[in-house]
Amino acid sequence: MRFTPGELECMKILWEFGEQKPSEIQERMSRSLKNPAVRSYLSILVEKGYVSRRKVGKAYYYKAKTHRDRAFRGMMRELVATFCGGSTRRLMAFLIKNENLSAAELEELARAAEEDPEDDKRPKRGVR
Amino acid sequence: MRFTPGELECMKILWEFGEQKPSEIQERMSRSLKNPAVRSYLSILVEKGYVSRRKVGKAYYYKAKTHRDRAFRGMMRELVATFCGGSTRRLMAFLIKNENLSAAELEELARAAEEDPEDDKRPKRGVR
DNA sequence: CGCCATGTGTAGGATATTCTGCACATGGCC
DNA sequence: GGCCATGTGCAGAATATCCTACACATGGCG
Repeated sequence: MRFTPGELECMKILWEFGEQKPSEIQERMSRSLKNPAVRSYLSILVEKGYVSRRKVGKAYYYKAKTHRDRAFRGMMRELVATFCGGSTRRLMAFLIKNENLSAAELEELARAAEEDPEDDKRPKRGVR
Repeated sequence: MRFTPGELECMKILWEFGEQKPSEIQERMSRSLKNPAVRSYLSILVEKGYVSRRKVGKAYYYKAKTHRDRAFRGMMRELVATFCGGSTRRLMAFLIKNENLSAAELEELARAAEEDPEDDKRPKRGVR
């Protein structure tokens, strides 16, 4: 699970806005790019298996096949392996220190996690 | 703060083992590479400003200029921006849920963070 | 001094990544 | 049917990344 900067930007847009055609993605790009540039990224993503596409009318519509949180976990794991000896708990300890979180705040975060108020469309634990 | 895979591996080795010459780094690489390949990475890292070098005897010794934790924070920030809307707290909530941590475990982590038992050589908060 | 192990410098090739230009195709509308 | 806005397909250029081969330089040691 490895993305180049251009690929990652496409994935971000696909994750955020769902199925789209190249011209729509192009408009949402932070940089100003020609249409074929965007299609080049998308083709590679399809080739790598992270994105699927289907023909609707004249155009191809692209959709993220890899789930956002799955990609996130993969990239986190890589980072944690590099910097925290592979231990997510060490990462947590680092973040707690770095954010200077109090026990009360942690408790609140834990509650927030429990209630799952995020806008992630991730299925509940265990469900698939 | 962006590293290619080859560059990142050099940085990891420099962070872990300190100042070294290319042949030493070469030996510690996971892949088997020729000496000039390693030097190529190092030259780029020097050019990018992440690594310094000095001549000792006949050889150049390379040293990470960018602190490990600084790089870590930078890469975390990028990841958090992509996946958690820039909120580290949302990241924390995600991790708590993902790791399925209890309040007691969180408290323990907070204590661990307080005691600073990590082998990170990061200066204390505020010190610079 | 003269050998030689160890490093450096330089050249360059293979592939990946990023991005543009342009010709052609097609679906929708009149 | 015929126009045309919108998309696709293809060619390919520029740069970055990754990696090798080989010649030359030099410090240390006998």
